[in-house]
Amino acid sequence: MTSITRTEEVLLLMVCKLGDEAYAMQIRQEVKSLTGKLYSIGGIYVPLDRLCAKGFLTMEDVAAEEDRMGRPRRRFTITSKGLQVLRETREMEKALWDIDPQVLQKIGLA
Amino acid sequence: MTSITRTEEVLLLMVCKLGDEAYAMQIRQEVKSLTGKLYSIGGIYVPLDRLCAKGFLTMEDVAAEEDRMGRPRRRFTITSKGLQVLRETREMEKALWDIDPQVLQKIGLA
DNA sequence: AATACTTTTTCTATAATGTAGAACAAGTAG
DNA sequence: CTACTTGTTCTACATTATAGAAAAAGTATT
Repeated sequence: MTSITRTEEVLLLMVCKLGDEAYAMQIRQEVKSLTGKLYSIGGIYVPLDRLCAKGFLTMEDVAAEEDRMGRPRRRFTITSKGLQVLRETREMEKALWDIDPQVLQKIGLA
Repeated sequence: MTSITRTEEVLLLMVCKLGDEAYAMQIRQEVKSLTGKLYSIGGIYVPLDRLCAKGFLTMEDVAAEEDRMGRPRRRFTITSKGLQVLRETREMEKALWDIDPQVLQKIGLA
């Protein structure tokens, strides 16, 4: 099983959630609102690029059709390989937390 | 909110699960069986040491009472700070995956 | 068309984390 | 005292995380 970091998990999931609105800046915003984590403006591209290099995402240029200012954006799409690794990661996570209730209580999650 | 990596999450959780059997080699074994990930013999200490440095774990020497061979072991215990960050991490994870069923289906987790 | 403005992307440098394996330490057994 | 067993410490290197400066590609304004 290929394994990914939490950062990668979060980003792949955000791309899934955003569907065809999965532009870098949107992703950055979504990560912020769901996890509290705020990437620097350019910083979000580093992990996104790596996910592309690994074949978990693809990028495509989207010419600005609307009267939107600024340079054209890139849209990200998850690949089937990306979907698979995300699913596996989630299943692993579930297994990890499928534990004795006493332990959950100890942590304060009972 | 302080945030931890998945590696850290897994290790903290294993220490919780193992209770007073949370020796490095036991932890290594447990990680292997729950996630499939196998640390090298010495490799497990690096993240454990870092968790200690961050105040999420403590270490204590345990003299070999039994007729066990080899050198004395170290037992790890999670601190209240460690419990807190683990709880927060878990809650964040839950929130992250509390998503539209359609997205879950897309991923193949419906 | 030239300049300013807006937005996003690219690039780069650095810090932090992950990982393997060799060397070392501290016991028990003979 | 020597061999054996088990666990720990140390170290080097690869990968990932993160911030921010610089550049690019558009629109608006004159």
